[in-house]
Amino acid sequence: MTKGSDTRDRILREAESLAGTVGLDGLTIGVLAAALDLSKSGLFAHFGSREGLQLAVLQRAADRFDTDVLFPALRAKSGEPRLRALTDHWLAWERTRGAHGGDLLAAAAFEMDDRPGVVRDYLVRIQQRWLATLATACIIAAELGHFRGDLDADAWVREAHGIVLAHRVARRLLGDHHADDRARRTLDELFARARATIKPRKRRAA
Amino acid sequence: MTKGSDTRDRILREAESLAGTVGLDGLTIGVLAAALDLSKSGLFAHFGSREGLQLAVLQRAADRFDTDVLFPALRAKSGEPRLRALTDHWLAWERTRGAHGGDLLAAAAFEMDDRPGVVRDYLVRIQQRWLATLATACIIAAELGHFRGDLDADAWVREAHGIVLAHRVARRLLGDHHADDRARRTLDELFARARATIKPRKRRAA
DNA sequence: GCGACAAACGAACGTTCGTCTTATTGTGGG
DNA sequence: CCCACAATAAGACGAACGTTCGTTTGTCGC
Repeated sequence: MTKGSDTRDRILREAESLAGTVGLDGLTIGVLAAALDLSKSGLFAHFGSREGLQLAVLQRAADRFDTDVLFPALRAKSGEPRLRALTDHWLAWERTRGAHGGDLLAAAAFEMDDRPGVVRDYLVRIQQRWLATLATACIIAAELGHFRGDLDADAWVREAHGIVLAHRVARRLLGDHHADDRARRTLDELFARARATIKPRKRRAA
Repeated sequence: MTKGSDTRDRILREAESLAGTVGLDGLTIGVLAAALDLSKSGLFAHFGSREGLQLAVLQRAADRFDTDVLFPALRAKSGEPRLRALTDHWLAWERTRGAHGGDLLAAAAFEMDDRPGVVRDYLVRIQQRWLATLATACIIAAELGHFRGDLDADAWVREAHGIVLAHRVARRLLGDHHADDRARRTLDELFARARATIKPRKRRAA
């Protein structure tokens, strides 16, 4: 039992890294097997189909996301500190895999959004679960008085989501070396805005 | 001359639509030729290579972006109105191609960000050009007094970029039917925040 | 050491990929 | 009308694709 699932893990580790650069759909059994010094057929047997492989890769990435982003943040104190930990780890998530790799999940979200199938379905589920987790943490922060009471948690999460996505493009595509700091500062402001208990008086101009 | 560039246009139109669903890298000459009732070789001759085809598709998408997003917005009055027109048309850009299609450029940005080559290079250029255009419009809005003087234009553009990206995921992957309205409202707030000349007094709590 | 079973292999399958060469069609200028 | 040339087609190429097959290797309980 241990030998089989051991190589299966080696396969998935390499597959995730590889899919980070060529995309989940660009991931190919032949190339993957060559990178691991395995035979195509031996590798194939572990997953039964290409789709099975893609699904397993996605599953592994989601697991790693939980252990690297979600669980560590749960150790922070409830409310704003935890939400801050969640977003910080989220932001750091792509950076960790640095050169190769990168956030496979976000890339897949853009890659698969028009291709029905089990892979897409799974992707939708984990994406929704994550956004819901953030929203819950946001609501708790409001209940604890860290955030103002009338805050729209979903809207807040959408903004945070956007910051992370824009950060990825700035960093990975445009090569902005300050992308990390800038995204963190934007998050700072997002938090500050949610914190303010007094609404900024709106001055009517014309 | 007219016959050749005519089918070339037909090819690119179909190619752009097709790449919108299968990705720029999933775009294949055989499938494209079959969809157009053309021979692979006949189609191939127009571009000389697959990379040439990808580049041409990207170029067409960029052109269409200019005519559908940039140029119409330039008819709006300088300053905030024009910036608002730019972001509104930007947001509508994905929606137009609706069912199929979709924003090929944003998808390619996530797809290609780790794959060097002329395609990626071109993508970087048009992406940077667009963000610079927005930043310039933002600065002008500040100079005209529509926005407050100390506004960080680049930071503003990054936030707008994030809103559009998050909108795409919400709409295309998660199937949020209210994504359009919500993104527009978030943009409203982004504009309002840039407009405010009086800084919201920060009240220290503890 | 032997039998059972999981794990990996090598070879081939039919298909599709991008590309190239050669031929056939269509079309506009003299 | 015809000729030059652009536009498209037909077909084949080697390689890679996902998948299946039968076989070999390794590992463990008895």
